[in-house]
Amino acid sequence: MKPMESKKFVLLDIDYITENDEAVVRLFGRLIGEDSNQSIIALDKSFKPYIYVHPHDVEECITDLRELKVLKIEKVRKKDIGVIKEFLKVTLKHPQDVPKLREKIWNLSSVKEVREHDIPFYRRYLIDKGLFPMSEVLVHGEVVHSSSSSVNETCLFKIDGPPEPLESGLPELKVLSFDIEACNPKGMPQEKKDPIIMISFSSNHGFRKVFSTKSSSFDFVEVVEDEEELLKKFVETIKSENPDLITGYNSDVFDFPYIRDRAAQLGVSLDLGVDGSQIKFMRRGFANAAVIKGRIHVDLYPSMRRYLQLDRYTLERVYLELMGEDKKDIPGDEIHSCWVDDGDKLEELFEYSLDDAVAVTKIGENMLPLSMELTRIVGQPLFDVSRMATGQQVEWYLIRKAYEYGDIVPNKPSNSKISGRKRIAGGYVKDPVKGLHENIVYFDFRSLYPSIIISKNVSPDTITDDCGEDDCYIAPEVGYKFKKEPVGFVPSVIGNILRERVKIKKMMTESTDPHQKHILNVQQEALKRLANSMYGVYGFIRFRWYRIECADSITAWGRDFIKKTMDKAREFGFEPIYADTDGFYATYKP
DNA sequence: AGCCCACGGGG
DNA sequence: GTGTACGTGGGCT
Repeated sequence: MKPMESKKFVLLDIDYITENDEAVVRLFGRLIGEDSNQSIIALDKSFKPYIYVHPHDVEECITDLRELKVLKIEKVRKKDIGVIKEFLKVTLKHPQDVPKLREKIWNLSSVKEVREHDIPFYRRYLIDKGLFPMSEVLVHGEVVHSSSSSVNETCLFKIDGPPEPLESGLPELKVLSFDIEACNPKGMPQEKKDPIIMISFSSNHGFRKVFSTKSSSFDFVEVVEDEEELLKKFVETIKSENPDLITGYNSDVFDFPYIRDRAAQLGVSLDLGVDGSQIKFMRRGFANAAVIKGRIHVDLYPSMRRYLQLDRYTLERVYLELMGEDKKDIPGDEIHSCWVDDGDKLEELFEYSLDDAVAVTKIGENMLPLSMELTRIVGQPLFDVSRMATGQQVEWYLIRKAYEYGDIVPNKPSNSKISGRKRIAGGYVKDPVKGLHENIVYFDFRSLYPSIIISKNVSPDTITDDCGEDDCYIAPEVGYKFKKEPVGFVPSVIGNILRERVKIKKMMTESTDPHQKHILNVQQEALKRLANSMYGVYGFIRFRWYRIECADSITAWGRDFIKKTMDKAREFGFEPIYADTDGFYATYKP
């Protein structure tokens, strides 16, 4: 028997593999302490997939389920939108058994409904174990020595017993940004025939380099023999820099797919994972995402679309917005002429290429702290969270909260259900008073919706027909009623977020360390964003907690509140000139 | 008005 | 991978 060891690490990513027909969860991390340069892959065989079954008849259902060779059947009581019901928790052998069996189970005459059947296994693990990516974890077990496939120093570790989540601040991670150039005399380069001509790197540790098949007088440029060599340098650099995060701009859709196609043509292996695995492409809706095991690939483009409100999201536009300065730019249709020029224009192209990689690093430095905080709050991997719409972030946060509260998660709506759902009516808009106004003040209501949800207890589990003004809040115009007690699921969750935010803001004012202040500011900002997008779950048609009555009631209270506030403002000498959902503008005329 | 399709980013 | 998920604006009918 080997002695039990403990390892502490920052949880970067998670997945599972199958060994002897059994699912093995893999936690990818960066070790903390004396061996902080080492990666760890911690393996947990003990977790099993499960679903909930809502039976018509419990005993009959148990008999039916036994026929299906499931691992375990337990009777459990769970709250379903405020109502306690008896469910059967059905444990299965392998995650893939869930899609295989759920329809069969659903079709049993003893079964009303199958629940929580579409929660990916690794997400289930994070939720049930109380683990948060981008936070520290302590595991016990033993080091496995057969790590033949690992490229860098990677510790393979077999977990014995439950992993322990630890309280920790934002980790400092190594981030490597990259950008590729390829060109075509007319239009976008075609991966079938147009080679990659340069690859640029920039890290948050000062590393800067451009590899190219042409030489330069710049010392940041390293010339290589041919494109095959260029791609090998790409792989080598990622291995030697050994980053926790790899960032690019539109790299899910352009850079990585292009590299993949060229590498396939030239026979270059893209074994970029910390476990030695090849880069993989995952279908995520209408776009693909490039996955590198154990390193988090963050494409900053989708994050920026959600983070900033702009007309366009080119790298140049985003850079200007965040840095307040123009970035060196060569229009796409001029890259070819620069490349064949071989003179000053080629030198300019090298500069531009490196500049793009550096810009990605800078944008990342600006954006990643917020994404990482959101990851720590939502509790799903940064890879996923950075590609989620805000509504999805809210949904996964609520799924975790539902687990903590002992609530069963609503099922995703079917396509037919979605098309039958009504979209939300907007907020109040007052047409602007035309003219040039002076002494303008803005009354900000952006946090209006979260506070309405809390103060009026607007939640799918509190809406009712059966009560009066004494024990219910009644929404103006629409007339929907919400029980004053008990506190609903969503109001309770938002309440906790806002209380946490107040706590952090207080710590912020008390802190004298500017760095600490900055970190706390990012934290409270992440909480604010989450709280403010929370109301969206009620009005977005494909969400689990969709409830149009809640959405309509919130906007009705909002309109009511804005109008009343505008009347009040008039009493104090303000003249409202324009209002939208988030607030109103007024001039002051004493 | 309602349907279908293309687009975003990247070079 | 307990997969397959956007929102919108323009042109056309």
